[in-house]
Amino acid sequence: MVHKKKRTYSRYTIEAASLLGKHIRLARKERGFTESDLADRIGVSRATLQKIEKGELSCEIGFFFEAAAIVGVPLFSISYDNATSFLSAVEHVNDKIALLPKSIRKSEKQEIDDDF
Amino acid sequence: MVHKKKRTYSRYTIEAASLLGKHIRLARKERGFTESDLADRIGVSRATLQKIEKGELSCEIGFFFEAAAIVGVPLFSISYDNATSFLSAVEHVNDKIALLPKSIRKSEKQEIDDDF
DNA sequence: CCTTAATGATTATTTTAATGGTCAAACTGG
DNA sequence: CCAGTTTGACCATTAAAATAATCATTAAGG
Repeated sequence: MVHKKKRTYSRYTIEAASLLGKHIRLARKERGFTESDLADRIGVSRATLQKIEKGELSCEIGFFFEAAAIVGVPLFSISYDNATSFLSAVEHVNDKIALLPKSIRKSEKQEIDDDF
Repeated sequence: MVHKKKRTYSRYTIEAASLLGKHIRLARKERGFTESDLADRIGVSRATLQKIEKGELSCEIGFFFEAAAIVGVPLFSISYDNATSFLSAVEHVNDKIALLPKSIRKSEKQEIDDDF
């Protein structure tokens, strides 16, 4: 142990990842997959899957999302067989981005409402 | 260029991360943050923030979630100021996990419904 | 316009995550 | 109760991401 970890995360971030990890763990057990089963399906080591299920923030988001996809945990309320609905959502966001300036200049502070 | 990347991801995973990245980008612009502004707030380099907004799956999930938290993109339909509601969600999942066997044995195949 | 800031992209280096292996403990199903 | 599987945890090594720096291009906005 030469160095410790230093990065900090907000409570919101910590809890969100924890919840996602727990959902993956629950869904894995419901499907009757062992850790090794799911890790193989995702294409990661069992050690990495254990980190995912613990909600460790240092893991790649691709591993989390792939795990969710395989065991059937919906992301953003979109089910696996409905992946195309992501496309229209992305387009909608793109349209909104297109209305905004391409580069943001620092002059006046802005307070714009969100409607995510 | 010695090695190329090899890992593959499902379309669902790719689209989900893309959508999240776009939402972060939109929200950043709405708040009037430059890339450098937000990168500093998250505690990452600008290059990494650019990857996040592109939805690159190799980025740490903690960076994505922290970015979302800072610009106000809700995760799992839970708003930033309501982070405690993650706790009850986690507890609920824990309760369901507790009802399942602690280790999964491979004998009969199981087809269990989900109610995420 | 025209200056200057913001963005997009790339590269060498540093830092860190992922891996594979191992071992003990816990648990399941027979 | 017992054998054999699953899980939890750890470590040294390897692979990959993050960084800082740079530079060209774009576009605000005075």
